[in-house]
This record gives sequence, structure tokens and C-alpha cells, in this order.
Amino acid sequence: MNDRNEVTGQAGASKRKDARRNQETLLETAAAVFVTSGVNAPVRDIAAKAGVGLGTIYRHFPTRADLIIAVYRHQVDACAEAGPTLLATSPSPHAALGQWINLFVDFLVTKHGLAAVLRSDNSDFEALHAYFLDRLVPVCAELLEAATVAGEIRPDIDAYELMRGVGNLCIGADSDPRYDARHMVDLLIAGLRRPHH
Amino acid sequence: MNDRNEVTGQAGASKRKDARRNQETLLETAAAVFVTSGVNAPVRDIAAKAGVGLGTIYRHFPTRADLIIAVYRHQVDACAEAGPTLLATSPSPHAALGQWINLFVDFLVTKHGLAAVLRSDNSDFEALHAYFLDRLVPVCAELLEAATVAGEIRPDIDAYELMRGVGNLCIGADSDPRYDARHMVDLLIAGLRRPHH
DNA sequence: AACGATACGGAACACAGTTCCGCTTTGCAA
DNA sequence: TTGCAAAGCGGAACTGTGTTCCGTATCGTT
Repeated sequence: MNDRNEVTGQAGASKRKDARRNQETLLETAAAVFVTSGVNAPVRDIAAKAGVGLGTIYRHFPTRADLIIAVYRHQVDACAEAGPTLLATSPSPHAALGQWINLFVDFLVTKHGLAAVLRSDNSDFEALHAYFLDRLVPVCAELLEAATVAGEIRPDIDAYELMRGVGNLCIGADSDPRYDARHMVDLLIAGLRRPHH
Repeated sequence: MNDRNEVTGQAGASKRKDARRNQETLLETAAAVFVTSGVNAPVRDIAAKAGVGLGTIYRHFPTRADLIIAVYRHQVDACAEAGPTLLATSPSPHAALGQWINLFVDFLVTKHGLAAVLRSDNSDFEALHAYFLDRLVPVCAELLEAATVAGEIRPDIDAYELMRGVGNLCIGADSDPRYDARHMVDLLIAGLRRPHH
């Protein structure tokens, strides 16, 4: 019903047929290139592989960040939606939180360079930041709240900060065999626990 | 007695007078520019502010990373040397570890963009990585070992991984008022504690 | 003073993102 | 079917940044 076509992507039903097809091709090609060459693959490479000109790619996705958002939108949404589900099906809020964070970490770690670009201070990626955070922070906050109410974790944890921290820990997790982001994230989550006794 | 002049910097006593003076000027200027414009300031800016040509800067510091190393070398060394001291003067190894990590975090957080560049997957910065890690990982390992022996922390913590994790958590700590790296690092360090029962 | 080694400056190159605009294709309407 | 304005396309060109190269200037030694 909604066929918007803003920066955040998504093919609508309102544009010319060839334009729609190009957008789809671009999305698929970009996804493929991101897998093999990482999220920082040159725009030219993607354009070339997709068989379109640079102008085309920039018309559909005004900036690299928009392309990245479009490519990963579904997965981010899926992660966000998994939050409430996990909360409902897990034995405890803390367990749900842990599993959800694992989901997020798995996502980030498998996308070469995504975590790094998420943290890039380059203002071009502001839209990327915003999308991830808008979508995931509320979910994280919900899980955190539940765990806090259940008395399982310290009460002073900020969802935004935690997402940032977890995202940061995932930077460079690929491309460095000696660094296991999951391990560090586990430690961080362990640190969330209320000092008990 | 040692007047080496490798990539890692340091004015020796063997070069021409003007060369030595330029190197010193460059170091001072770079330090100043890094403070105001961050570690990613364009090389040209530094050259201009120092009143030298690009060739000069590149002769003295073959790559940006070398310049950064040279500028922060003293501080990194100081941090490394503080490790044993803290271990000797702190009430417990775990306390020493915490203080030492704080030192490191304070250092990183006050250098705009340093943490990010430390983690940049750009191979140009390999030398930077290497220097930081070579210098700090052994110290961290020593503190970790002491804390482990004292039974204060989990036994399976790798110094390299921990340094990486802490460094990562510091990325973007400046330029984002909502994110407090120190807070996240504290959580991580708390997560190190041996789960007691 | 002369001269070779050393160092200097900055033009030029490589490479990335992004903009711009003349040309092509599409789809509607006559 | 044909004509044509709007929509879309391609890629040359521009910007900004790291880095290289080399003709020229400076140093310090003889």
C-alpha cells in the first residue's frame, strides 16, 4: 500500500519499470559485493557489477549509507522483531537479552566492516546510524527494562549506550583471528548482572 | 646513545641540523593539530601549519601512522610503565588492572579519533596497531596474570582480546554525548570477575 | 669557494565519493 | 502507430585526501 521511495529505499510501484528493475538489480548486486568485498566496496565496483552508470546508483541511493541501509533493512527489522518474541519464550528476561544481543552480534560480525562503518564519525553515515538505532534501541530498552524489573541486572543501564558498546565490540571482528567479539560481548553482558549476594 | 631514526620516529643526532629541526617542528605541530582537529586531520593541514612542504612530512614520517605513533609514543610508553607500578602499589591485582585500564581509556578518549584509527582495517595503520599492542599487551597480560593468580577474575581472559575490546569501546567516545566509553569499559571489567556464588 | 650529499617544496598521481548534464528510453495520448 | 515530454541513464568531471617524484635549494665538508 505504501510505495514511498525515500532515501531509506524500497521499490515502490510508482516509478518507471526500468527504474524499478535497476533498483532491484542494484540491491542484489550490492548485497553480493558487500559479502565478497565488504561494506566499503567502492561505489564504482557496485555500479560496474550491476551494469549501470554511477548516476543511476546515486539516483536510487543518494549516498552509500542509503544503499547499505536498503541492503540490510530486512535483517535489521528481523532482529528488532525477534526481541519481543525472545522475551516471551525465554525462561528469563536476562536470557532473552543475552540471546537477542547474540542475534545482533551475529548479524554485525558476518558483515565485513559494517560495525566499523556504523561507528564511523563520517557524517555521511548519520542516516545509517539513525536507522539502526531507531530500530534497535527501543527493543533493547524493552529487554533491559524487563530484566531490571526482574532484578537480574544493574538498574542503571542505558539501552543506547549498550547498543553502541556492543556495536563497537564487533568492529574488526572479521579480519582479526585473534579477536573474538562474541567473547567480549559475553563479558560485557556478564558485567550487566547485578552484583549479587 | 641510541640515535635510530626508523619509521617509529625520534630525532637522532646524525642528520642535518635543518632536518632535525623540521622533524621536531612537525611533531609539535602535529600534536597541536591532532588536539584541535583530531587524529584524522589532513596531512596537508599539518604541513601547512608547520610551514613545510608535503615532501618533508613524508620523508620524516613515511605514512600518517608513523606520525601518529611518533606523537603519542611517550604517552603510550608512560601508560605501559604505569602497569607494574600500579600492581605494586594497589591493594589488589584487580584494582591495579582497573586503574590501569582507566589510564588507557583516559588516554584514548581524549585523542579525537585515535581509537577509531587504531581499529581501522586500513593496512596503513598496521604499524600503529603493532606499536600500541606490542607495548601494552604484555603489561595487560601481567596484570591479568596477577589477578588470575589471586583468584579475582575468570581464568580465560586473553590480554590481546581485552585490549582490543577496551580500545573498541572507546571508539567515538568523543563526538557522542550519549555514549560514555568509561561506563561500558567498567561493565566489561566487571564482567571479568570470577562468577562467585 | 666549490661541490657532493642531503633535504626541501609542491606539482602530479591514485583513488574514493559525489555532482551534473546531454542523451536515451519509456509510456501516455492523439 | 507515432510523437513527444517526462523520467531515467551513463559517465565525464569535480572535490578532497594520501602518497610519490623530482628539480631545486641548503648544508657542511674540503
